[in-house]
Amino acid sequence: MKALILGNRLGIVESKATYPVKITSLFLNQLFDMNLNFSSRMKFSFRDGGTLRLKDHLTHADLQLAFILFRCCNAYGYIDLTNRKALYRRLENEFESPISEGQFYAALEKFSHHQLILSEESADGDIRHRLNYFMNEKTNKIGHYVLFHPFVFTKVFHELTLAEKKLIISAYAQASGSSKKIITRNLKQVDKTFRHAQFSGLLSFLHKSQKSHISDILNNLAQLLLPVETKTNAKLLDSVQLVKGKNGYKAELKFNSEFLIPVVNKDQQKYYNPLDACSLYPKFFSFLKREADFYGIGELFSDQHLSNRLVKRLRPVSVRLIRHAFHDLMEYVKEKGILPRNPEYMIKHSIEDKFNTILDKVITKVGADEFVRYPETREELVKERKWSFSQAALKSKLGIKKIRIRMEQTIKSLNRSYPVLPWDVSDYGAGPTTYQYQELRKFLDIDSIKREALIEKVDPFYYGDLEYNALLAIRNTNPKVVEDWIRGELPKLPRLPGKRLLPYNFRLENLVFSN
DNA sequence: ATATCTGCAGGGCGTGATCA
DNA sequence: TGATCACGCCCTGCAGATAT
Repeated sequence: MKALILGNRLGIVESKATYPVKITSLFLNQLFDMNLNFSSRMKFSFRDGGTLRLKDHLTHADLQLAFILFRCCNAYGYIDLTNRKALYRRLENEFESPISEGQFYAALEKFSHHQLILSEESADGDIRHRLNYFMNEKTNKIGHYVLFHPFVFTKVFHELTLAEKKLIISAYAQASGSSKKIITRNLKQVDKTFRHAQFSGLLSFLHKSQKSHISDILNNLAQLLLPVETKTNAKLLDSVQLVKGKNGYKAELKFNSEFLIPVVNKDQQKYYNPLDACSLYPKFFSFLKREADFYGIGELFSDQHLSNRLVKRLRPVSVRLIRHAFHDLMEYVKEKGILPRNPEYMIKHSIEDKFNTILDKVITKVGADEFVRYPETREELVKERKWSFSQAALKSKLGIKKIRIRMEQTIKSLNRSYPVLPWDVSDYGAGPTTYQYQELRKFLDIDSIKREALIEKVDPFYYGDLEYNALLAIRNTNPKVVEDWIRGELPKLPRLPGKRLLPYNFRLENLVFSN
């Protein structure tokens, strides 16, 4: 592992090492190929009338951007661009001489134009960004890659000319970590078949018109000293020369093996360092810290890993609920003198509890109880329906206000499409053709009992239970006692004003939280 | 109101042309 | 072929616009 402390912000402020960075060869190929159409001099701008920039021109900014993109993507090449500034802050951390912010945005835009960065919509509707030419589609692993020594982040490297940088990067990638290779590049490509810009001859690749220009570059590179280890410089190249071959002049470069990193390496994670939630949402993160401090639980955010999880989890949660959870934590700390072992778990629960309490009130207020619990009437099952509804509400990530508005609208339209119809005698108990009815009628005045239930608007579901129990009882009990029992139970049963002809598979959450 | 993003001026580099 | 030059775009730093 070649990780060294550089004069970048990572090194100076945090005393942290800068690691090598992985880049796929294919990506580099395409990056350099953006020059292929250079002569067209096509321009782009951020907005109509804005500053024009060359679309097919590779710049210093592009190179820094490429390195930082590969640093901040995950193992599948996905990169979070919800806050591009966060990516720029990382660039400022890793490079000794970072490019300016304006150039950074311009380079990003250019990468999108060239489809080096792809944006795709995921199943949940979020836009995600992915580095193109990253995965090997067949193996579903990262494609052939090169580990770039951290010298690419140094000031010395940054101050080289563009042509010098391009040559180093291209040749270094070709060496691919193997120290024995001597890289040779013709000045002119005699073979006319299509070549990627990198291999189209050095004169064309480096935008030079004369052999002497190339030899100037090579002479400079021959002297080039870069840090191999922390505070130790060495020559980047063992040898550089311009020699005459049978196809004209060619450049030969051999890298100092101390700068090369073999591709077999175990510390994979060190090369990727994706942007974390705290840096993507710095504003929200500082809000959380402020609130936590206010409640005397600022310690909650002393751990980087937990901070990231909390930022992610709490982002869609309303301020009111966050404060409630922090308040609960404060009470806990007051009592036990210490934060719970798993504060995230406690926060989650206290938010869900509070959310459900508020949601229950809203349900009652907008008159949605009967729809939430539909089609269940028994207490345990109604509980399940309520739980399922509140899960859907949580998952929707809507604020309580929005939920309330949506519910009011939905209830309104439900009342129009499914008006309350009065109960009919036939809704109560078993019908006249059934065995149950025939049996009961032999012993009791069942018709008069049904009429009584109808007048009282008893919930027929519960009446049904009553009638069934009467049928069982009548076989070994005095009918008179059974009849008195029924009449006595009737007033205790729940009432329902009427029936709605809702389909049996009706679920309120599907209406309120769809799309 | 603050953070993020884009425009602008002028110096200097990158590109490719001219001249010997 | 090599030395030098000219044009225009990149680059920085800051101002101003736009988004949250």
